[in-house]
Amino acid sequence: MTGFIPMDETHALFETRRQKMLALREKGVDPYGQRFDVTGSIGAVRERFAEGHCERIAGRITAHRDMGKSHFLDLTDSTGRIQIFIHAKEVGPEAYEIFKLLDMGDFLGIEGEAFITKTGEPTLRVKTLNVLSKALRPLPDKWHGLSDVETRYRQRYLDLLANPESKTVFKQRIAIVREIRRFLEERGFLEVETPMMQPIAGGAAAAPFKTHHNALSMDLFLRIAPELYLKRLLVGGFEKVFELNRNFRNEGVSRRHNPEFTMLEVYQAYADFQIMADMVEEMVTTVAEKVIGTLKIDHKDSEGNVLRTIDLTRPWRRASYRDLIEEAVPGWFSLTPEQRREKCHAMHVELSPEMADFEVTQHVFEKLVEEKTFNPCFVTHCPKELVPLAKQNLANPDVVDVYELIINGQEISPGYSELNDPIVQRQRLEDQAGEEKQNIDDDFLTALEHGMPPAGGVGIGIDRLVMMLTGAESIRDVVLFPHMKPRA
RNA sequence: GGGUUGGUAGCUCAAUGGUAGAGCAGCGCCCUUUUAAGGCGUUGGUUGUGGGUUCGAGUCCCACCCAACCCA
Repeated sequence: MTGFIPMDETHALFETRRQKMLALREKGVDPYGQRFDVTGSIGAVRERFAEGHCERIAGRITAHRDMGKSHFLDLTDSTGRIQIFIHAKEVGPEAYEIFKLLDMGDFLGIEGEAFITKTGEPTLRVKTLNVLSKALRPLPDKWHGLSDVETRYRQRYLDLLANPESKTVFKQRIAIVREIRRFLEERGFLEVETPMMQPIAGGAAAAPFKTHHNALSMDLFLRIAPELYLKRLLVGGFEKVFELNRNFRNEGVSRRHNPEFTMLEVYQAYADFQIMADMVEEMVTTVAEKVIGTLKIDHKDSEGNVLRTIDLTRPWRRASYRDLIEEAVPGWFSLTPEQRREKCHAMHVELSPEMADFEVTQHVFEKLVEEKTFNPCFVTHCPKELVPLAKQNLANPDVVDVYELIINGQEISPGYSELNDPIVQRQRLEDQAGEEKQNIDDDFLTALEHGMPPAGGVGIGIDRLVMMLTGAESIRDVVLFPHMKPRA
């Protein structure tokens, strides 16, 4: 079912709980309580469990086993679950009346004495109980959980409560981001913050979101990349900088695209794309080992069968764009543009008629190389038309000194020897802009004209990196609150 | 944008065109050591929305909404 239209407030399940909430108030109990000082987290209490000790814990009621006058409940917090035992005679009639107004999902703080039940379960015998929060809506089924993907995305909090593996992925994402920051900071990179609202959305080719600044009476764009500002910092004397934050692109959503996504960009003065490739290789393997604990990442289907295992073991393959295409389609570069179109037809690679020849080649690359490359591969020396912000190769001016890192059939990270010639840069941006000259960031070009050191730069799409490392098949499984159309 | 599949109770799922059901949750009762506790009973539905075909539609047809997957 859709699961999203929430039950309305007259629904019996809601009304029953609301009445209990009101009954608590009538007894002088605030159903939305205050600070509750615990002696430890539930995990810690379990860890040091000793019969006879008194503990104060807080958490959600996640199970209730009713034995008549005695009750066993599970209390759960972020560190674990513990059983508590409530007996009518031991807590007294007043507390027992309050207890009867509780439901699964309510937050409870209790003080109790540790003991072990017959069945060997560490348990706290409740002495006093405090209502911390009354849940007016039921939580997902304790046994079947929450499987409806639409509800999992729209009401992520329910997914996090019901599906521990979902929570694990997000904790891994957090750890990945943390380890990336640590890795860069240990190497002397400074994390900077540059504008998310830009007068001209530069640094990539993508449709921007538009907004408006009232006081300044000007349109602004949410950034599609931080690149042009980070390069201004290279001009300004910052030599090793990075930014790890959100970009916005006003394009479709798909398994691999969310309109806002997290990007890492790193720039290092006096370096080149090869140095940056080395760094990315070291960074990703370091993060994988620390967070995932292995360099062999299993990707599974919905039934849990391993579809493929991505092997991150170093050294990663490096091969030129040209060589990889020749590998996939021998003789490709000796064909005429017409022959290439025919070849595509024969190979069932669909083309649109308006594609330029370099785009036909790029399409072949995407279909026959990128989508079939699962273990890491640095694709180097791409055609210059594809990359307007990188240095041309000294030996072959038709290609640029860049890599494109492919893992899991997706672009994970581009790396450049950054173009620092302001005259060439202006020309390349003008060629790319075509008629739309107003999209050229003159302030950036002015900055370049003051001198930018040669530099290596990389971008890493964090969402796709997390997908690759956690085995997620959809970006929505690694973004806490993915964009969805409103239900109503 | 196109194609395919799906949307039934709070959750997880059933239901040849012929009375909309089960388990869990809820509610009531029994039970003082349970572990998805158990037993007995019971409430709960505009079957995504709107039309149509039919004696009769959850089921067939059309349009729309939302989602997943594939394609562009």
